[in-house]
Amino acid sequence: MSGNNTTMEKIVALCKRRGFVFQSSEIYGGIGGFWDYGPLGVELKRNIKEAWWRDMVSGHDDTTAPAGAPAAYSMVGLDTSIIMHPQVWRASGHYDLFSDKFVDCKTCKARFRADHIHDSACPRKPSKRPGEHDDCELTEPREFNLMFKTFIGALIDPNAEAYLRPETAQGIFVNFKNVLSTARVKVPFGIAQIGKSFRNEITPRNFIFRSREFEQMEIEFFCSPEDSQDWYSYWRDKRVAWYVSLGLKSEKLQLREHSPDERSHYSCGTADIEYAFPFLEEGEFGELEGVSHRSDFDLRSHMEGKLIREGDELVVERNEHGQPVHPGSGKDLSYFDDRTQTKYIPHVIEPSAGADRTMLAFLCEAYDEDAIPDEKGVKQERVVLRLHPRLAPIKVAVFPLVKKDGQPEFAAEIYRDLKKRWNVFYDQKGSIGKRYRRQDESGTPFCVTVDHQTIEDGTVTLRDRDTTQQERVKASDLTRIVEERLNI
RNA sequence: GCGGGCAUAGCUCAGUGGUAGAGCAUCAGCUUCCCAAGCUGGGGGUCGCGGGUUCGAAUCCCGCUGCCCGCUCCA
Repeated sequence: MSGNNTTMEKIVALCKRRGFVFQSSEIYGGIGGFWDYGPLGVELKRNIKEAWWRDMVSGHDDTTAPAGAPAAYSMVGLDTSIIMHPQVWRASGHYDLFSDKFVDCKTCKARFRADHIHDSACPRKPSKRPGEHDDCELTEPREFNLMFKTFIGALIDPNAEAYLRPETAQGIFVNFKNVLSTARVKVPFGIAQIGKSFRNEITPRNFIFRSREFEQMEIEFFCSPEDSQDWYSYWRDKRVAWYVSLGLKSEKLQLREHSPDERSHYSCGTADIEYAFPFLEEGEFGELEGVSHRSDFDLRSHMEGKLIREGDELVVERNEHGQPVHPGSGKDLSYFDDRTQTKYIPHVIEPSAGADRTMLAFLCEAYDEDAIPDEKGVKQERVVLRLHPRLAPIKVAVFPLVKKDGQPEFAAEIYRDLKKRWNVFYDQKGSIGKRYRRQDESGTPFCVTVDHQTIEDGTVTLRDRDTTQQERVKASDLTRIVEERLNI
């Protein structure tokens, strides 16, 4: 349903106008790559996260295999700390991967990795290396670190360096044994987590699509190596279906399987769930979620140390003395399977979603402009957010048609009654048409209006956001009717 | 990080060296009308931030920050 003329400017303007998203620290001039969620935005984002948690974790049936699943499985949750032991990031590979030294050439504006400068070519004279041409003006090697650095303890001590997590996943892996020994789960099972992550992006851009502080919704699903490919397929399809179920129905949503050479060195299968955001070129898509088959890479890393690929195998990276460059914990994270009487390191399927990106996609998909007739029958343009009822920040708005004859009192009573169940908004300011429009822009599925007839027979009008059609229902039936219509 | 463009009220913008403006939005009152833009009145801006030139700067100059576009980057 989303209009073709949905533009990023319109989305950003709506987000600010209606209080979905503000620039962080705006009164001080703003700070790049950080965003604040306003009164409606926080409700929308919470609804997304709660839908995810409900659908993936708390509402999951451990006792039967869902359609398409190889077997029944358990799901549990975690909420781990943002700052972890620095060794976590060394063993996981993030430390080496996320920090690099770069040299810039001030003349030709090119950038080279400091450790690759000897096999790089000068862009102005490819036969020479950077720095060898007379005009070259190279900077000293400068460190780029995509991980936010901080210090543990009040004293600024280089030995107490720590990092804000660049992903939530590692908190799950390092707790694998804790969960196994306390939650009475057996492989296959999944651990879910929602939380903030931080990356010092070089170029944060495109509104909340790429920011330096963002929120992830991640599942690490542990299974035996034998059926890992089946589980990979299961999660890939299940996650796409989730987006569709909440309204991403258009051709703008796609699943894209990575080619083997595109995958990370540890992965034996990766698919991106992508959305054609308005800021992208025609035919381009932006990642909402990556579903990755990570084999036993993560658990092995935290056992043995940082792994690198050597031929077809992953081996511990060692220094000249044969010691691991970044040692693991040394703890045994393998699993003993009672049924098969075998011991193995579980393989991991990781569906990793960005909550902020998902919210942006839902907003883009829901944004629509149509025309409805005004009091004189002339078509007037209308902006409406056709959000799925589960995601709508406000479920029902209640209005008195006029501010007299007991209508505000009657409406307030309905408001208080519905408020027991849902987030409901009361408004008596401005013309009735204007109040409908405000709710249309906020994505509110239903408006209830108290009018003259209400005082006589206790009926109200119930207006549908998408059709603008009204029907007259008993005020006493509202909770039941709204519950049916919301279907949540 | 590099190059280009932009920055005045919540929004869209006018104002090019001489007391900061309009429309919309918002708020109060009137109107009581079922799909925005009726009437009256009110509030709201150290003109992104800092420095400089000038008797005087939103306006000219320099630096910074933010946003947009293109590179770069995107585990």
